[in-house]
Amino acid sequence: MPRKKKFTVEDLYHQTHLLLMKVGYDQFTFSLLADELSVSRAAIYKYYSNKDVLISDYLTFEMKKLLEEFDQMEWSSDREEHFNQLFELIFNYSDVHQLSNVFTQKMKMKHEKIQFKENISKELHERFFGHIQSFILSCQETGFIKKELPANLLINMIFHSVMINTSSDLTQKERAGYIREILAHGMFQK
Amino acid sequence: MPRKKKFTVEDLYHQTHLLLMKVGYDQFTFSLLADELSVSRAAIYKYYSNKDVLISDYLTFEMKKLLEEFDQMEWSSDREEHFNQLFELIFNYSDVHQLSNVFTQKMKMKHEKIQFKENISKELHERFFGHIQSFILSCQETGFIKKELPANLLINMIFHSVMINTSSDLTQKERAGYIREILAHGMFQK
DNA sequence: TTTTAAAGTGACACTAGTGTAAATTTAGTG
DNA sequence: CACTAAATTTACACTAGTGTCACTTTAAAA
Repeated sequence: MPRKKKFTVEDLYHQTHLLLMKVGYDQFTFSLLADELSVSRAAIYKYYSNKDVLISDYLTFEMKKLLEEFDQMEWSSDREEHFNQLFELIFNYSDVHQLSNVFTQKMKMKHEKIQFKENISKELHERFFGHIQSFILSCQETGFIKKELPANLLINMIFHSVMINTSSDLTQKERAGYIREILAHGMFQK
Repeated sequence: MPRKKKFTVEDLYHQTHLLLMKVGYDQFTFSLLADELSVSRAAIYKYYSNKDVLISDYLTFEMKKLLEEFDQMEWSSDREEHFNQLFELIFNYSDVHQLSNVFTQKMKMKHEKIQFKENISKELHERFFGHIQSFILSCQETGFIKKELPANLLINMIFHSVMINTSSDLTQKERAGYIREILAHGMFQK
């Protein structure tokens, strides 16, 4: 009986990602999204009542993927290699972290005016955060990472660093390698 | 003859700063700004034809202050102390760097549609960038900073790091100290 | 006190996004 | 082939920001 759908949830999520990265949260509109999907704006409203619900769903979807990868990871017994694995995982999802950060901040601001429903992607983000925190704390206990540095700050440094987008001619991998080196051992010669 | 002004350029710049930090570029409007200044929206249009011109002027003003401080700085002969001074200077203007970054990016995007006049604050930002670059390169020549790290990347790491705003209970100074320590010597125990 | 010109305001037309409801299209069913 | 119901579109009313212009206010000069 029903008519064929013109776009899938995957299409929607994919274009949501591209559009968010391109224009940012504030300029993200259903009009632009509809254009990308070659569909009318109202069609999207049939699935999502507004952009916040859509973005929240999209980010939840991505964070779940990330957490699955995280849980299934076979961690190296070597501490530095373990750190590298962790860093690479974060790096591969840097877009999602960035989007999630911005979105959470925007929701906080709206909260003051509108009582908005809890943000699930934020919770997932924090769960991931917790995983990493315990790793860092254990590293500090065994003296592998400097004890005086606050774990929260370390995590924030890592998350921020992976968002750096230099316009230079480095490949993603090269850049990741250099950043990891700085975070781990610093920019000064020993 | 003339009537007393209800607000000064300083008021305008100050509220521009506060509002930009509070709501961000996209949600920055003359209506909100006018409210803060207890003045009508149209009054601001007498001085600035749109928000881009205002923000550009404000950032130019800030960057000029920064460059002056930079030029008048008495640099320590100790390399690490020199680095610390540089870091502190950047840190003290972290808001401005952040705002300048966002603004430049937004202008780039608009450029595609509207042919926009050159962005002076961007030029100043890049001049400051150049100053730092030469310091880093000289440090690399003398082997004080690791030679293999691209200078551009180092600068970007520093600029990004100063923007980190952890919600923890650290003071600005403490946070700056820890971040500097990580960038300089890394988070791992030697 | 009158005049003047800068400073500030109110109102208008325009643009763009939001959310909704009625109308239309379409793939499969009987 | 007509019917059905989901999928989609069109049209509308509403909200909010933008830039402009005629008009009003006001501090000081004459």
